[in-house]
Amino acid sequence: MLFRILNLHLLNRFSFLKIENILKKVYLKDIAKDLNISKTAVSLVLNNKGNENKISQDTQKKILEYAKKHNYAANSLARGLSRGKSETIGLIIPEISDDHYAKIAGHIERKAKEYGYVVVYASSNRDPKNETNLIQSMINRQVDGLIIASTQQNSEDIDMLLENNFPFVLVDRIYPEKETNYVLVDNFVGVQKATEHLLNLGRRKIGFITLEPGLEAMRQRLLGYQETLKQFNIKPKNSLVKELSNLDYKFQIKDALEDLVRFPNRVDSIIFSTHYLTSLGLRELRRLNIKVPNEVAIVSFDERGAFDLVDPPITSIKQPGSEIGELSVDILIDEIQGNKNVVDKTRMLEPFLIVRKSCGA
Amino acid sequence: MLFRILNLHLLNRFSFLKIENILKKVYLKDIAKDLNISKTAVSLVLNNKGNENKISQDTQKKILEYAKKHNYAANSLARGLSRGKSETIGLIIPEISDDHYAKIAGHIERKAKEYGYVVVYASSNRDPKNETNLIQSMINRQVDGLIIASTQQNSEDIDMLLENNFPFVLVDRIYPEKETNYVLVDNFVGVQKATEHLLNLGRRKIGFITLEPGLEAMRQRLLGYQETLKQFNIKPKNSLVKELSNLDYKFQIKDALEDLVRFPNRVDSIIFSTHYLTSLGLRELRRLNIKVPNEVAIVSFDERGAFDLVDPPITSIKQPGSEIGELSVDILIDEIQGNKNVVDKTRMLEPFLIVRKSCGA
DNA sequence: AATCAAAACTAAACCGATTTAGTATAAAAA
DNA sequence: TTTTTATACTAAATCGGTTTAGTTTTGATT
Repeated sequence: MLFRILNLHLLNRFSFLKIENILKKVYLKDIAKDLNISKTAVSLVLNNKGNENKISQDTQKKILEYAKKHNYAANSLARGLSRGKSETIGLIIPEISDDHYAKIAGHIERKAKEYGYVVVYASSNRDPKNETNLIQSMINRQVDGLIIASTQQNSEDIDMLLENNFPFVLVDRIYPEKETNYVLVDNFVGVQKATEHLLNLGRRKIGFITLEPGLEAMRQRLLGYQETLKQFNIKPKNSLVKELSNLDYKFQIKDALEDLVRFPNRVDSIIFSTHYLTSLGLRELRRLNIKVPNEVAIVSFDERGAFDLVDPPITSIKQPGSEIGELSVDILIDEIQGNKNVVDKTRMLEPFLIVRKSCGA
Repeated sequence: MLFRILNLHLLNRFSFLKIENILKKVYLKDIAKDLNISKTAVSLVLNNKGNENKISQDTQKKILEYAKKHNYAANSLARGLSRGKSETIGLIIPEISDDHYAKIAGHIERKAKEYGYVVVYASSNRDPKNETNLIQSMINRQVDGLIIASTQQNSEDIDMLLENNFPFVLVDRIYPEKETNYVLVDNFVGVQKATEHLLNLGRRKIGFITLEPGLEAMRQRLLGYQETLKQFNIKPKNSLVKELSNLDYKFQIKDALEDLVRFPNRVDSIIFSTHYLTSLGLRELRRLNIKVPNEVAIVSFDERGAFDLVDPPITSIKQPGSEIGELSVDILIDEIQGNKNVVDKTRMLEPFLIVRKSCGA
């Protein structure tokens, strides 16, 4: 309010000097008054509805010129309030500081901007309660739609959104039993590629370090591992699979890894189900003085910044981050605007294997 | 609009069933009508101004209970419009997908939430024109304040913000000739620590690979390098400093590096001025088959995700990301609310050296 | 000259809150 | 008893736009 007053104050004092330098200076009403035209006309013209509402070319020109000259831009709170749309989308992810989500967030923002939308983000820190609160809070903030990398323990929130027809897209996630829009990578195929890669290189005793199957993604990754082994006539053994807790994986990984590399397991390779498990695991392998890839080959699900600089550079299953980000925005905007341009709103993308040295290939 | 109608529709049909499941259901006006109390009273009570406005305890209780029961939350567009505040802060950074900024963004979001603010972010991709547009667009979006990691080629935008008293904080940046709020690391001291570290390990011919001095940070880093050498009675040589272009550094680094490691320069160590220069440089060193740290020791300004996993793990100058993020929010909110609680709004934080193996220590 | 349709425009309601400037009632003071 | 004051409220304006449901003007047609 102070600011607004100050503005006018400045405007009055310096208007002869540098109009273009004053923030938020001219309102719709000012244009109308100055040009002696109704607010209605001005609003219509500035929203490109001049022609369909038979505003004369003359008047349109006057309005547009005035608006341009005075650098008019609508107050989006006012516009949002009256249109019932904020042109804002909410992004809820586990952590913005995680490489994977930061990448996706970048693509989401870029694409959203193309559509004229801005993005507000918030981190759930993998806590379902936070997620619930964030969804509520974002809706109260009048976002037009949500992109959510859900903790997947919020069935009720998803149901609530569905029941209310609130536009949203799950990104990197899927609730298998629900009919939602989603964009994610085919986790099964990703691990399949990794497993085949190892098998083709002659590795036969493949360990799998993953997180407890709270996320469908984790389930699919495990399944990909097990099914691929079967296809190669190898019986998957539970003792080679380590499912760590979402909360304690940092502490559990040590034991898990030791168990895998020691008798009786003695794996010749390990697939890590997330990039941070890979980082931790690699550190542990070094501590145990185990040579990668000679003694144990490793593959990581997901890239991480410097995986190509690590010793050895890490073979990993890469997700197409730009596609994931862009598609989720395309779908969401289509949903928000009720366009039905985007036909397929459930997209499972193919991940690809980046072969580096950590498998000895 | 459709959604709103649908809502009411659902509300009417199912209100006996699951009120709490219906999104946005109750408005201030509804509470007022149902309780037969004026909107004014309801608004005052819900904003904790009941007592100072002498609303009876009885009435207050009724209102609060009703609001809670029906899960009332104000429409923040409406509130924002009428209060002239959106409780939103804008974050403009070069790239959200950059490790460094992603970390800072994470801390900013967390801290902002504590204050009840949300964050909209946008990437400038280091283009001053984008930055200008983003600043304008965010202001039109009615953000209450801005946190900007400026390209530092937008003097005019900064002047405009200053002239208008618009609350903002520069993060990771400084315009030396202007009086703004800022939070950044002492870049001079950071490089000083790195240089001293190398000198103390007996390295004498230290190369410096950096970006052209568009950013004051880059100037300070170079200065830190040069001055520290002088303190050790070593004359800084221009031939050992490579200032790459912001746009073409990816291509220029090859030549720069080759020049440094070959006769006549033949450095025994290199300081990289950003984490991505480090990544590129390390790759190049490997290609040239130069042993790190034996032949050339390296230090990186800035951490990157897996720098501790790289071979060798990289000694680096780490910025206190959480402090940077949190302080910038503290300062901004103080500025927005006009509190004057935060005394020092220009903060230069001390970076610290993380010693790993890349210098042979 | 009267009629009518199209063209060009506008008043006023509305979005959902906040806030200013009051009013009505009851209790206390004169 | 009258006046004053405190208590407990409220009507209406406001924020800055959009949009509905018109009205007025113009020009062509009969």
